[in-house]
Amino acid sequence: MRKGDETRERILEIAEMSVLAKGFAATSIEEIIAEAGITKSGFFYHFKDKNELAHIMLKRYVCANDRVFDDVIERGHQLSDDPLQAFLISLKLLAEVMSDLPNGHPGCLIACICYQERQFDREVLNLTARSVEAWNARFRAILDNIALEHPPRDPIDFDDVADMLSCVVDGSIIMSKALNDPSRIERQVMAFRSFIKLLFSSTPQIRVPLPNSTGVSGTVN
Amino acid sequence: MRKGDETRERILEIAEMSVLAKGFAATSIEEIIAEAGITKSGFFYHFKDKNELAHIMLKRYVCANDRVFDDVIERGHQLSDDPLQAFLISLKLLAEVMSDLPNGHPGCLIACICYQERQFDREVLNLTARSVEAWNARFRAILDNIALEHPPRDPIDFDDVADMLSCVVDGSIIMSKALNDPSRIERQVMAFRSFIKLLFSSTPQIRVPLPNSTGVSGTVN
DNA sequence: TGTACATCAGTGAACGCGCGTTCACTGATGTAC
DNA sequence: TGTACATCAGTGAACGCGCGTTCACTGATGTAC
Repeated sequence: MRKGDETRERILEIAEMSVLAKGFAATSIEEIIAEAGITKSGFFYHFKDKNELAHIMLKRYVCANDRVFDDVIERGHQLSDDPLQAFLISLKLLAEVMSDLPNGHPGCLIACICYQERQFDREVLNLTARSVEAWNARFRAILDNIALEHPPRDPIDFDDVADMLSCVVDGSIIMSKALNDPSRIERQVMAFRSFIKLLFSSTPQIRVPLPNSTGVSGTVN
Repeated sequence: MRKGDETRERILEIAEMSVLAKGFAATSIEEIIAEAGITKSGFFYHFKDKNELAHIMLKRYVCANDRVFDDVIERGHQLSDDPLQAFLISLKLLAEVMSDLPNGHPGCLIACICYQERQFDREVLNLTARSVEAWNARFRAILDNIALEHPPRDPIDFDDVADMLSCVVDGSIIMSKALNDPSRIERQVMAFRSFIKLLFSSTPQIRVPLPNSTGVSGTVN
């Protein structure tokens, strides 16, 4: 890693935090460089304009987010061969990831951009759309897989169930910000998990083992 | 209604649309007055500064939103004496309200403010928090009422189920914006309705009558 | 009914500040021969 | 090993534009007597 890459990464991190807290227009370059400890020209050495900052910031965010989802889903599969159990474990892990953030969840950049869409060009808006579609498709595939072994108890469209995970996460991030209570996100992910349990579990009140009882807990990495 | 009230209302409406589409900082007074057809001084006759515009805009939004929820809940109760049936009807009506908006849902001002919190003063942030709390408490009361007659099939905390409605609505508004597909909101409200059905219905696969079969349909006002 | 005054709903011009962007320049490090 | 040149990672000063805000003023309507 070159010296410039480190500065660039610092700018992107500061910018993301600021955009999530104040919005894109209210995030001034002046403020970013003050926190990054460089001059304004230093900023324009790394990014040709504010728009390019938005592009690169978003790509970076989508990658990081994909890694989080990849990680919890993969760990779910490592801990159970049953697709339903694996997904329930993944959701529990996702809830833990959300609650482990020290200062609460900083926010979803996709959601943030959607509420300021008129400020961004088509390339940025396309990237947000494609990233949401990719997540939805991935969750949908997991549900299809579960249904092969566990017939659903309600004729609901799986596309809607898949969408619901993103909706619950994005919505609970907003609620956690509105009420200044980070725990709402974790609890909502667990509520969605209850929905999945109810939808696919074959007997009423079945005891689905929690990850805790399989050796997975909050202390696991 | 005085002449000034009409202008004031027009300013607020234009401002709300603009804030939901571009964010607060990117919404210039210049642009608002151009659309409203008055001069800048005319704006400052109605609002002492941009901050006061935010306050009044938010109060107006919260009132309008409360009326929508009041309305669907009341109409649900008019159509069934059973609290579960009444709530399922209300959710169906809410889904219809969401899908009847001509240009898609313009967005939730609470969510919008949460993603630009650093731009607003404590009074605005307190109002957003109190309004979210009020909605959650109201849904929670409905669930308690349902549980008196329909024991839940999962020991999930009702606070979380109540929160989930707002989360699903806010999250699906974001998704509808990201994918430019207004129907996502309606479908997510109906997915939440499936969750409520699964949670409280006593026999598996019970046929809960849709509002359609009680004479309520998309053509009803 | 007329007159005086007050309030309403704005207009028009000017202000200063901060913002994004540009441009010429620079010291440190890397590479070719 | 020394020298020349190129690239990297910035600095510093200046720019003009748009924004929120202020201020003195105004025509129309309402109200008191």
